[in-house]
Amino acid sequence: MGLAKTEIFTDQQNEIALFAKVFGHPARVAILQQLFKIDACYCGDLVNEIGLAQPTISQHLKELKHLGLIKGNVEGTSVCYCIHTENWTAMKTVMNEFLNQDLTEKQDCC
Amino acid sequence: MGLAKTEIFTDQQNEIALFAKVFGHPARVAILQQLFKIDACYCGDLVNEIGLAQPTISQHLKELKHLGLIKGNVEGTSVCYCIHTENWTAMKTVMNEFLNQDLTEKQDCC
DNA sequence: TTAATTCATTGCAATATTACGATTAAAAGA
DNA sequence: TCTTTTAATCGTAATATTGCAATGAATTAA
Repeated sequence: MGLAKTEIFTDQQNEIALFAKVFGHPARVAILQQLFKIDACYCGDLVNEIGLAQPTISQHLKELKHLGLIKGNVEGTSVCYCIHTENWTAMKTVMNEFLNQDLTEKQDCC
Repeated sequence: MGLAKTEIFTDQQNEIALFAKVFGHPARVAILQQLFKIDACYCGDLVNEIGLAQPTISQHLKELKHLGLIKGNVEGTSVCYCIHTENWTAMKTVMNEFLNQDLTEKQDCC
């Protein structure tokens, strides 16, 4: 089907999955790392830095922007991207809660 | 293409993406949460709990196992699954390093 | 105005993912 | 042995993702 049955899961589970999904491609990981490293970054810089075609980078940027993790600011013919710090922090809270779950019992069935 | 160009990224970037990808589906999130909640869990229990068909759950379990995040132990005709705590901890280190990046400068281009 | 620059969008081909019915494999129970 | 139970695997349909060439839109430079 290729289509996740999101309606049978909780909002929290779907939210975790959506955030994780956007990190599930190395190009988007690389873009984010670059935005953290450089305080602001033009689209063209990312194309040069990462080595994928411009439309491909543009598409990845669109997905990151759609989730609110980055912001883009038009400056003439260029677009300057940066991390959306408030939303990044909110995302971290959600993901940390999931990643830092504790085992209720010191299980080891295996 | 549907195929990521992993060769142009660092091992670290690819590793982050692989972990994130497996969390990028709510069924796998739900499975992991259940395994944390219950100290051990049979495949059939997960099928009942989550509400996807048995082959679908089995497929998701396979992906989680392939990344080493869970272990499975055959007990008669059943299979008992649990979190692979050591590998989970190692994964957390990798993901936390990515999620907890700090901005080098108090950027705000936007 | 015209040309150049920068980036978004469109359209498409190749591949991956999701879901599940049908089947198989292995063990337990009758 | 035969049947039941449990879960993995196979096969396949529907959909999503990735990547890029071609194009378009907006701004700046000449």
